[in-house]
Amino acid sequence: MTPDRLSGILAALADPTRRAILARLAEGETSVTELAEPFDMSMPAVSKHLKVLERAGLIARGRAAQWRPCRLEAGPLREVSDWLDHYRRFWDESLDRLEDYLQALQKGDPDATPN
Amino acid sequence: MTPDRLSGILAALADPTRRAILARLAEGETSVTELAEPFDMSMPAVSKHLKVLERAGLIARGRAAQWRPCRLEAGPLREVSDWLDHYRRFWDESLDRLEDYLQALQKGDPDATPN
DNA sequence: GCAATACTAAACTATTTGGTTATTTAACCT
DNA sequence: AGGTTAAATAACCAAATAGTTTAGTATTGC
Repeated sequence: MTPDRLSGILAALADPTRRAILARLAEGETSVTELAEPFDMSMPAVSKHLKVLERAGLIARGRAAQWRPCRLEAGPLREVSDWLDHYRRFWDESLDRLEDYLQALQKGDPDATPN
Repeated sequence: MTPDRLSGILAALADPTRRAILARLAEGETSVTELAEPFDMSMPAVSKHLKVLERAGLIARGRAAQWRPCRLEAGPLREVSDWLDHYRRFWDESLDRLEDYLQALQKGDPDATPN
């Protein structure tokens, strides 16, 4: 895996099965068997996906008898969100226009209007 | 690559070189050679990274003489942000408590307090 | 036309990923 | 103790990824 943390998180999220697992865990803690149920793949395959999510810090696993309940850990998602923040201005049209306006003002453009 | 769009976007972002390229493009359009300059890898390697970013819709490429200037396309980043929104409540502690409070209210708990 | 510049494409390699089946480990229940 | 259930591990495989070097394609400018 890539050495840096953010890459590990994003790589973990770049798989529809793993995102579906997170979506399920958003509804609450559950067992590996129940997590595996919706998917057309073997338990070990799901187990591997869980390991990827765990290494990325996106889930934590407990112990209850023979079950190993998984729960969502959203901290890493916040890191992704923080990274995205650097780009938010590029897709927020109105903010874009505000920026243009502010730049125009700074340049002393008398015709600048906040549209 | 994975068939779904979001997976492609996240996979493209799950590489430090590619994120560095996006960071550079946030400062403005530039050529492949200039994009490749900071990295300790061959031009073809960078060219491949650009292809990954292009397929994910994260960059667009133009043509100016023998240069193929790249520019950032932030649309896909918004899709990531929209996906993240489903989990925002899990890392925003105060919002968590607000939710608990609202749920308690809905259940008619008279002792519910917004803490 | 031709050399130089800026890339892209092809072919190859090593590593990682995502899956499989078969085997173990661990805890529970008679 | 022995059987059942829950899950992880091992060993294996095919396909994808990230890099390399070499070769090809446009476009400029003399």
